[in-house]
This record gives sequence, C-alpha cells and structure tokens, in this order.
Amino acid sequence: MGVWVTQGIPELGDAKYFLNVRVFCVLDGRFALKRHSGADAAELAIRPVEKWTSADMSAVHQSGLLKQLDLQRKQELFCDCSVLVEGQVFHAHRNVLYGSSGYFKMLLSQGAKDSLESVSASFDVFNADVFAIILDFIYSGQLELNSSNVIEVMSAASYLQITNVISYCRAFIKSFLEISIKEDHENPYSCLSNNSTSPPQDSNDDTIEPSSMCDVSMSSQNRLWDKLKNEQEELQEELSGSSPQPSGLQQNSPTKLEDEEYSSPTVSSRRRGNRRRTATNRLLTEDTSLIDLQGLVSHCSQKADELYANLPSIVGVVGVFNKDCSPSMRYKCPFCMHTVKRKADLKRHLRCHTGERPYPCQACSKRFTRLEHLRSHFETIHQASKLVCRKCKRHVTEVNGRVVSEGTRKYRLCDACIQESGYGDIISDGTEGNDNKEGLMLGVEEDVTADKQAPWVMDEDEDLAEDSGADLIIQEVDDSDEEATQK
DNA sequence: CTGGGGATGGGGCCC
DNA sequence: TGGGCCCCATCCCCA
Repeated sequence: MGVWVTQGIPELGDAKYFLNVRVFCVLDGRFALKRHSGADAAELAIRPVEKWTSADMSAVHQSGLLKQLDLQRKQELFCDCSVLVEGQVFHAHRNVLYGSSGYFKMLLSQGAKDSLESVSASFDVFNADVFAIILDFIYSGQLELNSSNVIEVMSAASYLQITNVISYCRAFIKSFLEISIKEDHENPYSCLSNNSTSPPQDSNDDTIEPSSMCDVSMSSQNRLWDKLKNEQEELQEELSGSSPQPSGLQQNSPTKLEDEEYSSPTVSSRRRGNRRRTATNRLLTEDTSLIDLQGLVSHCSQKADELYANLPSIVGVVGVFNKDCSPSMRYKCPFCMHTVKRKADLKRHLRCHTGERPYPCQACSKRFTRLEHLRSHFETIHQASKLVCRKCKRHVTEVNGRVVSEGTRKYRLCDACIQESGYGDIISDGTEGNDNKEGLMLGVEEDVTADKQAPWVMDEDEDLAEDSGADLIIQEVDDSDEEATQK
C-alpha cells in the first residue's frame, strides 16, 4: 500500500482536466514523481529508496508529517482550535491554520498568542461543506473542486486568504471554461444565441476571460457565469435591501469571533472602532512606561507589512453589478464587509484593523494613521494655528492676542483673558505659531527658549520625511530603527 | 446629568 | 497611486 501525496490538484471533478500537478508516491520503497500536464500524466522519476535524493527525502518527510497532522486532526488529538461553521465544529491545530491562512494568521496573532487556551472562531459567510474542503486541503494538499463548488470554495479561500486555493480555483475556472468552449464548438447545436447574459467585460483578475466567452450561451461557462451573476445579484440585494449606503451588507456580520470584534464602517462599527482607537490611544498616551510601546508599534507595523505582502491579488476584489448589469469592481476588506473603490483606500482602511499608526507626532509621541490627521493635530495642539481665544472664544490676531504654552500644548489667548488669568509667566512670543514650524525645522534661532528646549525640536541633522508633512516636524519613522535605537 | 465644543478617526473623492 | 480636502461620526472633556 503506497502513500500518494499530491502537490496540486489530482482530479478536477467533472471538468475532466488536469492542471500541472506533481504527484509523488512512496510505494514498495520506491519514490515516484509524476507530473500531469493537460490530460496526460508524465512520470518524471521512479527511484528505489536507496537512490532517493535529498529532495525526495524532504518531500516524503513533509508529506508524512502532514499526514500525521491530518490524522491527529481527524482523531481530535492535540487540537487547540475549533472552528464553528453553520453549527458544525471543526477541530484543528492553531499552528497549521496560522501557517496556511492569512486570515487565521491575523486572528491568532492578535488573540491568545501566548495563552494555552483553546481558540475558536465561527463563520457564517460560507457553509460547512466548503470549509471542510478547505480544511482538507490545508491538511492534505488535496482540493476537491468541481464546477458546483468552485465559486464557494474560491470565495471562502479569498475570505480566509489562502492564496494557493485561490490560484487553484482560478486555474480551475479558466480550464473549465476552455473545455466548455471546446465542447460547445464541437457541438454547434448547443450554441444558442442569447446576448442577454453577456459576461463582464471588465475584471481585475483573469479568473474569467471575457473574450473566451463570447457568443456561447447556455453552455457550461455560462451556467458558471449565471451562478456568478446570481451571487452578485444576491449581494446587491443585500446591499440595497438593508441600507441605502453601499456598506449596507455589513448588517450581516460575517464572523463572530470570541477574541476579536470585527467592525464594519457603519455608525455602530465606528463606535466600536473608536473604542478600539481609544484603547490604543490610551496605551499610547497614558502610561507608556508600563508597556513596550516600541514593541507594540513594531508589532502592528510588522503585522501590517505582512498583511500587505500576503494580500493576494484577488483578495478583496468583488464584483458588484450596476443597474445596467455593467460590472463595478470594488475592493473588499478581508476583515470586515466594507468595500471600497480603490486599492489605496483599502490599504488606508486596513490600518484600522492592523492598528498601524505610521505617523508619530514628535511633540507628544501620539501616533496617527494618516499624515493629514497628524498635521491637523500638530497645527491645533502644538502650533495654536486657530486664531481663536481659548477662553472667550473670540477671534484674536497677532496684535491683540498671544500664544500660550502649557507643556507641549499651545493655544491662543486674547490680551484681556491673559491679564485676567495671570498667564504672564508662561506667555510665548506671539510670532510663533505658524511661523514657528519653519523655525523648528530649519533650526532658526528663536526668541522663545521654551521651544528651543522642547524635546520635540528637531536637529538639523535629523532626517525628515520626504513627504510634504516634513515641514511640520512630521517624520515617518521606521519602527525597526526606533526599536534598535531604544536598545 | 447634560449639552456644547474640541479632538480624533474614517470614508469618499478630487487632483 | 498617494496626498489632500471635505464631511461626518464618535469620544472625551468641561462648564
């Protein structure tokens, strides 16, 4: 009895089409490596065990290890993670999920990282059968795809950020369509004219090639296309039915996670997001001596980098149909149901999930997700750019008001309020404020000693961010450098 | 306790 | 594609 392990897709169900896959077999002490290309399978190598190469050994060892893990999973041995899908519980190993899925990687790295407690997650965005297929793939490398499940599997894989599965699904659909076209061309009687269900002419990925689908109706690929379209219509119904806003589908929260609260950009979720933000801000602003601030920041940044790096091209891209059935591609956040038009907006949005805050204020160490927020903060808090008396709220100018410093904070007071409050001893020169930023940046001599001694004043030698925010003492820092500096 | 205003965060979209 | 602006929601502080 041999052990067959596949690296790729051994069978493609009713597509009857083989992709390039590698199959190796340990049989009677022999190592066999085969390669399927098209419908043919070529045997690349059959070697007796004494002639195994190190690569053979490595492959056999890996397959054996994976098989052992799969066995443990099926026997529920050492499983420290349970996933609930449609009421069905799947037991798994955290480290396996972590290594296979970007989604679980994020989830597990945020959650009980060091704890020995069992982690569980539940989903209702895909069904249990689909997750079983994906879990089988994770533990065996075998993906049981067919024309009726490929869409669901691909969707789930996209959600879970399993790039291999996405790629396989894309290849499957592509090959499936090619075969269908071939079949239809061979059978001209099956080709009926129907222009009403034209496939999309615009797609960001090559999952469906519009050119290959022209004038082939009621064929396999159109059935597949109908399926795709039905899903999109359902999606759109959700969009229009629950809320006038595009983000309406967020009402159906896709996941319920015990340790992580996944937000949607609706009002309620903003509240949730702000709670998280507030907690983060507290960490960042209150007692920084009690926490490893740099470590936290570095961790967030690293997570973000990993996330951006691991984002497969298709993740987050969803097709939404306009009223005229023209496709409208949007980028879907892998962590919530929010969709955006532009990739850059998705990247910006992802910061609210990763906690990444790349823009630190050098005056108060507060960090921001966006440069504009930092700029706004700096101007209002540290430069007193608003020409309004903080006390009486009246408009003040350089003539009838002064800038008052309290620590790193600056604000304006009118002369009347200054005299009334006795701020005389801490009054700064009225010429600072907007002008001061230039002085700070360029190292211009200032009359105000307070500013020269302020901890956030930059040296001339200090590197400035390249972007326009640099003139506000804004510096985009590399967290790894910060970390090194601290050590 | 409550309302107002400042500070902040996030989305859409233009340049 | 990134920067920047505008708008809105939310939180928090203070009177």
